[in-house]
Amino acid sequence: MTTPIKIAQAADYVGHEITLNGWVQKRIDKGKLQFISLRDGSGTMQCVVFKKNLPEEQFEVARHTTLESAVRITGALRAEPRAPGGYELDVAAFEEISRADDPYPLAAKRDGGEHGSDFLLNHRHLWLRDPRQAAILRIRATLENTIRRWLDDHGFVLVDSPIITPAAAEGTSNLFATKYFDEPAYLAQTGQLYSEATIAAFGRVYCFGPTFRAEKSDTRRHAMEFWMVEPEMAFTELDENMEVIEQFVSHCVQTVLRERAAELAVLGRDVSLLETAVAPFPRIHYDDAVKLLQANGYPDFPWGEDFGAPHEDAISAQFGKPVFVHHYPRGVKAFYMQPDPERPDTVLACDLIAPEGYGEIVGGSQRMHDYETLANAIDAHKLPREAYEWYLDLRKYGAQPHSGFGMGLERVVMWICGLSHIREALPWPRLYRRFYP
RNA sequence: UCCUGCGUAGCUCAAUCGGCAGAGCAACCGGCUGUUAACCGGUUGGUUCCUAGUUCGAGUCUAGGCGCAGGAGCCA
Repeated sequence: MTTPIKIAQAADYVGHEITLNGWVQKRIDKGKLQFISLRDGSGTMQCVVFKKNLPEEQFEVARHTTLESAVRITGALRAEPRAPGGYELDVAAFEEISRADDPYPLAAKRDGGEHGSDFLLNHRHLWLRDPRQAAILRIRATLENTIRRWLDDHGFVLVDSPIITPAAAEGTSNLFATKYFDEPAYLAQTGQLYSEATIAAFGRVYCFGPTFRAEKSDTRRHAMEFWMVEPEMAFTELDENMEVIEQFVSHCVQTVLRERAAELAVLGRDVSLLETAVAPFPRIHYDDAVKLLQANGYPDFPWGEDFGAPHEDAISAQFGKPVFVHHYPRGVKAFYMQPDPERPDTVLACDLIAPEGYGEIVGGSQRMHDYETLANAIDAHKLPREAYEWYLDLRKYGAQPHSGFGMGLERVVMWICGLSHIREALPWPRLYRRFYP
């Protein structure tokens, strides 16, 4: 045995004897010849086991090894055009480190069809080994890294916001309740209000972490625990907010396209549908969005209502790239959004709707910065004033027009990967009535 | 919470009018020195989601429950 290497480094070892540690992903038994596909996390290697090339008892172990057994294989590496990936290991020694029970629960495929989603989710701890799932999670990791790099490079400071919070931004019915010793507490559904405080220290900040919503939303677009990145910018109004959003989103998508082409190919994603996601994005006023809906299948859609999933799809279908809808009616948006002084029935808000029916991926707005306006809004929404004292306090000490937005990580992963359900966009999805394993 | 559909082998699904419980895949045994959705032969594998009812007889029909899926609603 030699020092183990990673499969991804194989090209540097052609002609040498190497050792690989990994898991048996596939085995084909041809009698005196065994093909074993070994997965080690960095790649897969076809290993060829000829009966005459290793001790009899090791050949028998190899011939009867089970799917997903952890094994150590030593042999000579050579280029082989017949092998997937172009390299192949001629096995000289085979050691079973841990034999996997059989049958492996996720082994059945091919003519029998795929597994159902219920079965797969109950075996999420094993399903994650699937090359398709691994590709999605690599794309997710690259996206998270790209998000941080872009914001860090554009003057944003990462300021982590708390997960345990004393009060709700929007009442408590859709929050997960817990205890902070003897006091009631809630899991955060946003870090935005805290970021509004720290912009006075840094000018531009962002938080990026898990958020929690106890909504009984049983749809393919909703998870109870999901990750959101929320940038916030001082001295920034709605138009500049949209400019930042479109630059940010374009960069994220194009970077993942460039850095994760292999994974997107594994997923069979049509990347031409993503290459068009380059700034600027079209912007339509809510008034015009309503007219657009009325002319495209929803003649009775009334001004003043929020869009449901079918309406978002109808709007995005008119554009080949993400589209902004801005100036929503005041009644459908959050209490802290700044009304448009020229159209007080609307707020300075913008949603970014992804193409292909992936729905809202970004929600942003300019925030109220006037003390009286905000205090009245809190009262009008019947929110407990005492819970927002610190938030109102910000309007006493150097208030200024400021804006920010939140981007749902999983929605973007779904869009980039072309997923039909959010359950594949998280490693451990927490869905309505499902949080195992 | 509502609407629709589904629940049969480890997995994906069949089972005609209410009449012997089936297939493919997986697993196991055997064969094969170029497979990569291998192939060929054989074997194993069942609380038909649960409870009650109708019937000579229920996977199939009825009622209730449980679970899952898709859609809607909810949703910064």
